[in-house]
Formats: sequence, C-alpha cells, structure tokens
Amino acid sequence: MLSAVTTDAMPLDRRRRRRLETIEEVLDVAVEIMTEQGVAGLSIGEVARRMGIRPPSLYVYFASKEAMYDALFERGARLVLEHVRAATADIDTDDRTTEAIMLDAAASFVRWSVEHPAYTQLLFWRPVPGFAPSAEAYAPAVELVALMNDRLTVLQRRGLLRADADIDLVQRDWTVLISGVVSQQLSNAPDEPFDSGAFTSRLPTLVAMFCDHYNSPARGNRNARKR
Amino acid sequence: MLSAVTTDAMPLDRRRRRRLETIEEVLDVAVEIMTEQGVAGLSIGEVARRMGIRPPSLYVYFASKEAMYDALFERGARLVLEHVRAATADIDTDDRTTEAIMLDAAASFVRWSVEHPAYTQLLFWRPVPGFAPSAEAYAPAVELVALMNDRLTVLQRRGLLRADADIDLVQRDWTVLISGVVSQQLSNAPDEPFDSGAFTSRLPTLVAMFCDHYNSPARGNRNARKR
DNA sequence: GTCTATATGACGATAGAC
DNA sequence: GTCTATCGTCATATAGAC
Repeated sequence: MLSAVTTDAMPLDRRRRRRLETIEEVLDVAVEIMTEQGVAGLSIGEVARRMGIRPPSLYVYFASKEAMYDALFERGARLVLEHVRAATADIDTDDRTTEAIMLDAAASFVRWSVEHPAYTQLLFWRPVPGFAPSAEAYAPAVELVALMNDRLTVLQRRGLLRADADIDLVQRDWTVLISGVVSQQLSNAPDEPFDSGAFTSRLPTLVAMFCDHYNSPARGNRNARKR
Repeated sequence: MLSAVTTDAMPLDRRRRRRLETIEEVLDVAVEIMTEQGVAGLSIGEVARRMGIRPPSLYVYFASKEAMYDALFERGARLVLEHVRAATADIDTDDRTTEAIMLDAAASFVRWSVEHPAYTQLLFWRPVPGFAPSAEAYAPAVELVALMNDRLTVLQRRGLLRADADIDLVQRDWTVLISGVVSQQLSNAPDEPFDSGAFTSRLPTLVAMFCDHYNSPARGNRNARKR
C-alpha cells in the first residue's frame, strides 16, 4: 500500500522534474542561438534542430515563441538579480572606501553583462519587434531596481554617500554609468574580455568620478557642491 | 540643335533626380516603420504597402533588404555627423566654461538620439541579425569619432581640459556617459521628450561630474588628481 | 519603372496518429 | 511526448509582360 503510493507518486515527480529539465535545456539552447545570431534571430525551428527534435514538440513546453522569450526574460532577470544580490550582500559591513565598494559592485554587474550579451540585450534593449515581457517575467527586474535602491540607501545611512543626495537620482546616474559602459563595450567590441575591454577598463575612472561627486564631504571629498 | 541637347540631357537629369527622390521616400518610409515596429521589424512588403506600390518595384532602387539597411545606416551616420559638427562648430571661439560647452554638446547629441530612436538603434546597437554595415556606410561613423577627437583636442589646447589627459581615454569616458543616457532613456522611457526625460534631465549633473574630473586645474577644479 | 505572376523558402502554429 | 503532415502567412527575390 505504502509502496503503491510511492510508485504512483514518484513517477509523477520524475515526469515533472524531467519536464523542467527539458525546459531548461530549451532555454539553454535558445540563449546559445541568441548569442550567435542576435536576440531577434531566435527561431523555434533552430532550437528544435539543435535539440534533435521536431519543431511541434516544443509546443509541449511553450505555448508560443513569445512565451519562450518571456521565460528567457524572466530567467535572465533572476540571474542578474541574484548575481547583484550576492555581489553586494556584505554592503552593510564592508569597511572599505565608497569608491572600492562601488567599483566592485559595478565591475560585478558589468562583467556579468558582457559575459551574457544575449540576456543583456533582451533585458535592457528592445531587440524583438512586438515582444514585451509579462508582469511575472518583469517582476525580478523590478526587484533589481529595488535592491539597488536599498544598497545605495545603506551606503548613505553609513555616511558613505552625501546625506543630502536624492537616492533616486543617485541611482539614475549610477545606472547611466553602468549601462553606458556595457552598451559601448557590447556594441563596439563585444568580443573583448571584461578584464581588457576598451570600455570595461574605464570603470575605475568612471566610478571615481561618480564617487567624487556623491561622496560624503565628511569622508574627504574635496569637491562638495550641491546639485 | 542646342535645344535638342537640352531636351536630350534634361530628361535624364530629371529621371535621376526623380530616382533619388524616390530613394529618399523609401528611406523615409523605412525609418517610419522601424520607429513603430522596431529596427528588425522592417519589411520590404510593408514599405511597398505604405508607398502604394508592389514589393518587386522596390528592387529597382535597392538590390536587397540588406542594401536598404546599409543605406539607412549611412544616412543616419551622416545625419548625426552633421548634427554634431554643426552643434560644435564654434568650439574654438566659444568663451563659456568647459562645463557649459560640454553640456551643450552632450544635449545636442542626446536630443538627436532620442528624437531619432530608429537611427540610434540601427547605428549604435546591433538589432538586425546578420546585418553589418559596409565600409562605405560606416565611413561617416568613423568620421564622427574623428570629429569628436578633434573637438576634444581643441578644448585641451585651449586649456579647458587637463593638459595631462589622454584624449582617447577622455573620449571613451565621454561616449560612455552619452550612450548611457541615451540607452537608459530609450529602453526605459522611450516616449518621454528630451526636455523632461528621467535620464536626459540628468545630463547637467553627469556632465558636471565629467568636467570636475577632466577640467584643467588652472581653471578652478578643486579636485585635481591624476588617474 | 511598374506591374503580374511566381519561385522559393522560412516561419509559427495546429491536428491528429502513435 | 513525440512524431508526420499540413495550414496559413509572410518574407525575399526573380522573370517577363506592358
């Protein structure tokens, strides 16, 4: 009886696990294709070809091509969210300078972005005509914005950012810097590695500019004027 | 006899003029479509439909869809090149501060970019799978880089930028700022006008950061450290 | 230069057998 | 869940009449 329960239940679990594994494989292959051909170059047929199955079989896992893009968007947003979360987890105890803390955070994000160009394009540009992510897929992206806001607020409370700075504006300026580096690197020299990229290597200087502006004056900024 | 020459020659000129006008009209319609549907959403059929002709007729003017993209790339690059050239033409006599000069230059470029999102995406991102501009189409883009380098060199010679700054690095940092603003504005709030955009309105602060860093110390920068 | 007609093919998606 | 078969649509591109 008890074994009957397990033999009834376990295959179901296995099937669901197997199904999820297949979905993951589909998404892996899709990312591979987008990386090679560009995000808008993804096609159901090419995914099936590389998986050794026929195109209609994919409709068991995704209702449409747009649903596949949606899953890719959500996956990418989750990945980058967790990446940033992990890279900035110790921000409330990190006793280095503002500049060192910010540079590490920036480098972590930019590295991930240039090493995952397909996700980056899908998440931060608009390369697919007609595609807009669903609210569910967009949720982790919203959370990322909130997380960055939290992190900056912590820095400000610790006295590492000017007390009179508006965190929303700080965040906007910060994202301009970061996305500028990513955008320039990916569109002008996508094959250069992060460590020696013509634009990624400008991060120290750019972060220094930023910190000189937003540093707390008490912490030694010699150029404290309000804007 | 003389009139025979003119009646022979003039129609040819008119035909060539008419042909060029038609080509311009095709490109106008193509930009319209790319603006609405995304750059990768351009299709020959839709261009023909909006022009009230049949798709095959377009092949009289463009050998392929890629040739059309190529013409659009070149046109966009020429437009932005001339726009920047005009906006910075008086840089060797402009007697305002570095910050004022740079802010105007930045605003001019960013305004053009957000008001011409189709060209911007085609020129500065890579939204069309398989398309790469020809050397001819790319030429004005190369010239734009050279022009910006010239302008920055003039500023440095006039003592408005640190004498010890490497202009190539200054230019890279500058393009990061500019492209960051454009990228963030277009991907997060493409419909906001330049004057009230969440990111375009950050330009004064961002340019100030930049100038505080690269300003000539003699001109009153209180934060002169070398990087 | 524009048209009709057509070649050719890819694509997304569905129906239904197994 | 996978397949074959197929639909419908759209696309780029060419041939040849007018």
